Amino acid sequence: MSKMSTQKAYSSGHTLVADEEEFPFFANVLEGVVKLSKILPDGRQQIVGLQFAPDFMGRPFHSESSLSVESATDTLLCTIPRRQFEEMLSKSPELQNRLLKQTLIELDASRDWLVTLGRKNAGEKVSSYLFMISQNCVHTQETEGVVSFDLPLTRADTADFLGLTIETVSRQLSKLKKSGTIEISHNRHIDVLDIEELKLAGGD
Amino acid sequence: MSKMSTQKAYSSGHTLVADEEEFPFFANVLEGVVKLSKILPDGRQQIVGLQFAPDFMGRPFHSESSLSVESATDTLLCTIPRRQFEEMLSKSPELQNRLLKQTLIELDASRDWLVTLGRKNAGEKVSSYLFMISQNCVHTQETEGVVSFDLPLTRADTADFLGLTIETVSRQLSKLKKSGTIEISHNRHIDVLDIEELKLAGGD
DNA sequence: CGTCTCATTGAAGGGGGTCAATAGAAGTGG
DNA sequence: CCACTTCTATTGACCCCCTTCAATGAGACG
Repeated sequence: MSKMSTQKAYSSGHTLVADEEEFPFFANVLEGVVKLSKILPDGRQQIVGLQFAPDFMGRPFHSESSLSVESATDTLLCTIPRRQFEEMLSKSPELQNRLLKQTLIELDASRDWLVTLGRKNAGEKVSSYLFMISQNCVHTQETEGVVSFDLPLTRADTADFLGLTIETVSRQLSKLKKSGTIEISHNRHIDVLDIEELKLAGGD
Repeated sequence: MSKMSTQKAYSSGHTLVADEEEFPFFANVLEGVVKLSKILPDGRQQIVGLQFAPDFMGRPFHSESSLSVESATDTLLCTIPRRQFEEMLSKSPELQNRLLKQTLIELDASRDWLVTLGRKNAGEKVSSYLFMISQNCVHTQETEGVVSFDLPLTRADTADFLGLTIETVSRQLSKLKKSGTIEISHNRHIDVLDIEELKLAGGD
């Protein structure tokens, strides 16, 4: 597999796959975070998935629904052309099994997020988001009970992920700051003073 | 496959798999609609998937996230015990391929629904729901441009599917009735007078 | 006919959206 | 180094959509 693959680096905000287009390649996310999003005709946007290192990324077979793929942060990918991957897939039941497992995990994650979007209020959404990032982000560190990490998304992307507006996201973050659950520095860096509190505030 | 499988009939509202439990079986939905739902500790509920005939249903391998499975209507299933299915799966790459494809379709559907829950208003949610049912329900009929079908869900389940309250669902249905887009009889039966209008009202 | 379940409709309130102003951080160029 | 711009985030004021609470309606069934 490694023979045919090539590493590629992208800066944040780069469009990897445009809407309506078929995935031209498959990839492992080696570094960074990639966002999958959907857009309505009038411009409303919803992020429907985040791929963290070392997630696998791609969409074999024909898909009815369209998706655009963008690097949320600076990103390093290990890519393999679509055709070659599908050829390997047809020859290796073991690879197919791994792909099935990954897809099932993404389906679970997507369904978990449906609950967040459908049934949680703004405060719970933001708390759930912070907690999820703390669990998935590679660079998360814990010292003396304080969990620290960088948010991979801008406020605008966070809003599009949570089905909120940037203003509401900002207000909820300020509320968490005032209540002493978190501290924020440089807009993106989060120190969670009480991770259990945060998990609880997420609602589940 | 048909040798080991057995048909089972359930009336609506029957719990097939309880929360936290692993799927004890795999099944084809032969008739009816099955709902997959998640529930928050305080009782808030979100339906995260609907399985129509002839969908395949099951969750191989260990899953972190929990799900409860219930028949939304009277249902006929063709079931096969978990262990036997997984044995077959390991021996048949072709079956695994079919399962992968089905899982990818469900992932697409789930992501499409994320947009509906995150970014659409009540009117668009209800219209999207009606349109989706009209496309998936086996018994949908069209005569002289009028598309007719029965809703598989109660108002309460519809609300849990759309992330709304029953009152809002009811009000939006009444609005569609008044605007002449649909007609409702016996609470569950829908005649869509203008399917294009309904699709448009769904937002995408 | 009474009861139970399910759905509709109305009135009032609140959570989050919208609009707008301000603040901060990061460049850019003189 | 400092004005100037630009991009991003915060904060406030107002408003509206949806929720909440409550009453009524409509079938189904004993």
